[in-house]
Amino acid sequence: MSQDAQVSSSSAPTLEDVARVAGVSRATVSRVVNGVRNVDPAIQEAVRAAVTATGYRPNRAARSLVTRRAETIALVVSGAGGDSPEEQDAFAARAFGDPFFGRVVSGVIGYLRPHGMHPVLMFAETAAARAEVVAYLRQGSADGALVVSTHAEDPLPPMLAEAGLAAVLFARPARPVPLSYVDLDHRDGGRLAAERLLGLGRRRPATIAGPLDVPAGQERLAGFRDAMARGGQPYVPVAEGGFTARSGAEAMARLLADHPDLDAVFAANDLMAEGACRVLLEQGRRVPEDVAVVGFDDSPAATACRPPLTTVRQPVEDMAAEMARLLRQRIEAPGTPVTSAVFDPELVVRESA
Amino acid sequence: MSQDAQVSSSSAPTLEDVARVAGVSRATVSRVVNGVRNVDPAIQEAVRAAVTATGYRPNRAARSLVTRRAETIALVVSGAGGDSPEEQDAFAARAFGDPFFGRVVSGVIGYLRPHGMHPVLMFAETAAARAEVVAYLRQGSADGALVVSTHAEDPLPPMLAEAGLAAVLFARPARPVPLSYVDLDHRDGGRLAAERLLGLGRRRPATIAGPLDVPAGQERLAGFRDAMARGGQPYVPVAEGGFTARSGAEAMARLLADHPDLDAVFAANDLMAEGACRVLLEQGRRVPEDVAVVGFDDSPAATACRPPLTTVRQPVEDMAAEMARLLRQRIEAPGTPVTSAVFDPELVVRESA
DNA sequence: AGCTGCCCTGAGAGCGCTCTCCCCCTGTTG
DNA sequence: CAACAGGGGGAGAGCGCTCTCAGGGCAGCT
Repeated sequence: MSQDAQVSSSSAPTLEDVARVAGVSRATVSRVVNGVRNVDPAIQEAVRAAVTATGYRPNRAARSLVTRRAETIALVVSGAGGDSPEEQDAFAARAFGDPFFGRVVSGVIGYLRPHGMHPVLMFAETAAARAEVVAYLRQGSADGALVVSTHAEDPLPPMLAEAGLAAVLFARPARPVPLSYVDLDHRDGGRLAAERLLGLGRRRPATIAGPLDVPAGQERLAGFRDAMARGGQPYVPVAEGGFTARSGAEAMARLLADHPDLDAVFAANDLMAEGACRVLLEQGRRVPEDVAVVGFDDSPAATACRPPLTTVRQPVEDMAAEMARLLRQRIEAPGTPVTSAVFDPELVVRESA
Repeated sequence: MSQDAQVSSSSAPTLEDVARVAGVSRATVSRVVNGVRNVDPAIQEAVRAAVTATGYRPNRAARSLVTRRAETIALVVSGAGGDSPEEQDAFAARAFGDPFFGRVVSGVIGYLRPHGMHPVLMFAETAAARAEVVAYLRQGSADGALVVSTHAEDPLPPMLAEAGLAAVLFARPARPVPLSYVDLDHRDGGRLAAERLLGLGRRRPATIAGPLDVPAGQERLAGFRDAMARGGQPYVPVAEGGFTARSGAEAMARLLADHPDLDAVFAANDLMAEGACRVLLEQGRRVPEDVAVVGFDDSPAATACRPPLTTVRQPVEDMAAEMARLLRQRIEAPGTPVTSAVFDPELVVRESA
C-alpha cells in the first residue's frame, strides 16, 4: 500500500503529500515528524498514519538547507604522509590494515547509528587533502569532524581549531590545541604492565618504549617506571623503539646485550613485543619462563604471536563512541568549553606473562 | 582578504554575494561555478575573481535540493550477522580487521576524491540496518551504494535491486541479481597457483578449497583443477575449509592423513594456507622443500607466515575504483544495462612455493 | 536597411523543508 | 458576562541553489 502511494505521486512523497492525506497543514506534519510540540494526540495519530501510508521520508537536503545542519559528521583519518599516489595508497592501507581503525569505526557507528547519522570517511594525508577536509566542513557538508591521527605532529587539528570548526580528536595532540579529545590513561596502562610483572615475581625488568616524542610513548614509559619504582625496582633499562616489529626486535637485542640477565620486558605496543619475542626465542630464552613479555594494544599481533601476548587493552570502541558523543555535544552547543575524556586500560592475560 | 569578505557577510557567502561582487546575476555565477556554458571569458574571469575574493563555496544542501543529487555515495559493508550489540561490534571488527576492507576503502576514495565526492560508511549486518540503508538511499541522502558483502547469501543486493536503487557489488553474488559488479577471475587465480606448483615440478598436489557455496570458493578450485588436469594431474585431492586458519589446519591434517606423500598444497586463501603450514611443520614437513604451499589474497597473513607465502593477489584497489566508476556511471545514466568488470589476479612469489 | 537567428545574460520560479508569526478557539478569571 | 491567557493549528516567507524562459545585442544575410 505504501508502494501504491509512493508510485502514484510519481516521485518521493513530500510533506505536502502527507499533509494532504492527513488533512492538515504542512506545518503540522513537520511538527509531528520532528520534535512533537503541542500537537493534538488525535492529529498526531492521523499524521503518523499518513506518513506510513505514503512512505514519507524527510528530504535531507531540504531540511539541511533551512536548519543549516548536515546531520553528517566526517571521520577523518589524518596523518602526515607523502603526496605521491603510491604513498596515499600506502597510507590508506596502513591505516586500515591496523584493526585499530576498524574498532574506531565500529565505535563511532555504534554511537551515531541510533541518532540517524552516518560518518563520511575522509583521508587527510596530504596538504591538499587537509585543505579539502576544512573546505568540506566550512561548506557545511558535515557538521564536525572526528579526527584520528597517525602521527603526533598532525597539522590538521590546529587548522580545524583555527577555522572554528567542531572537531574531536582521538588521543591528545603533541602540542596543545583548543579541541576536545578522548584518550587512554597510558600511565595507568604502564602501571598495569609493571604490576603484572612484579606480581609474577620478576625482579630484573626492562622496557622497550615507544617513540618518546609521542605522548603515548612517554606516558606508557613513565607509568611503567613509576610503578616499578614503587614496587622496589627504581632502575629499569630502556630501549626506544618505533612501534614496529623490527624496531622492537632491535631494541630487544640491545637490551639483551647490555642486560643478559633480564627476566621481564614491557614493550609499549604489541608489534614491538612480537619482535622482542622473536629475538628472545632466537637467543634461546623461553617466554614466559625465562623472560616474561607484556605488550600494549591487544592487537591481532597479540594473539598471532607465539606465545600469545599478555597485553594492555584500550577500550577503543568506547573511546570512539565517546568521541562521537563529544562532537555531537559540541555541535549542539558550540559554546561549551573543550574537554577530554580519559579511559582506563585493562590487562589481558595470555601466555607471555 | 578572503577572510575579511567571509567575516563581513557574517555567514558563509552565497551565490548572491558573489554575484554582487562580480556585478552579474546569480544565474551567471552559477553557470561559471558549474559546467561553464556560453559565458563571456571576461565575465568568467570576473566571477572567478569574486569567488576567490569572497571565499565562496556552493552550499551542498541547496544544490542537492534542486538537482536531486546528494553527490554522495554509500559504502556499505554488508553481511548476515546477528542482532546483538556484541555481534555488531564483532562484525565491524572482523570486517575492518581484514585489511581487505582497507584496500577497498582506499580504492574507492582514490576514485571518488578527484570527483569531489566522499563515501558515507554504513554497516548492514542486521535486518534493521539493511532497511536503513535502503531508506537512506530512497531518501536521496546518497545517490547509490557500493556494497561489499561478507557473505555470499547477503540479502541486501536483492533489496537494492528491487527498490530500483543504484548499486554496484564487490564480487558476484551467489544468486543472480540485476546489479553490476566487479570481481576477480578466480579461475585464473587457481590456474596461476597450479602453474606455479607444476613449474616447480610438483607432481602430487592437493588443495584446500574455500566454502563451496561461495562462487569464489568454487572457481578457485575449478581453475586449479583445470590447470592441473591440463598439466597432467587429473586427480587432485580436495579438503574443504572455511577460510579460517583453523579450518585450514584441519583440512591439512585430513589431507596428510589420506595422502601422506603430497608435495604441494594450494589453499584458497592465506589464512588457510597459514594453518596448513603450521600443521605441515608440526608433522615434520619442510615448506617449501617437502611441500610447496600457495595461498590466495596476499593478505598480511602471507608475509607474517613462516615461511612467507607465495600467493595470488587481487588488485583490490583497482577493483574498488572500478566499482566506484561503474556506480557513478549508473547514477549519471540510469538507463545503462548492468555490467561486470572482471580483473586478473597476479602471482606473488615468496618463499613457500 | 531590415530581418532572421544566435549568443549571452537576467529575471524568476520553484526544490522540500522549517519556523515565525498570527489567528482561532477553549477555558479561566474578575 | 466580558476580558484575557494560552494552547493548537495554518499561512507564508524564506534557506541557497539551478534552470527555464525570455529578452537584448550583434553579426550575417537578403
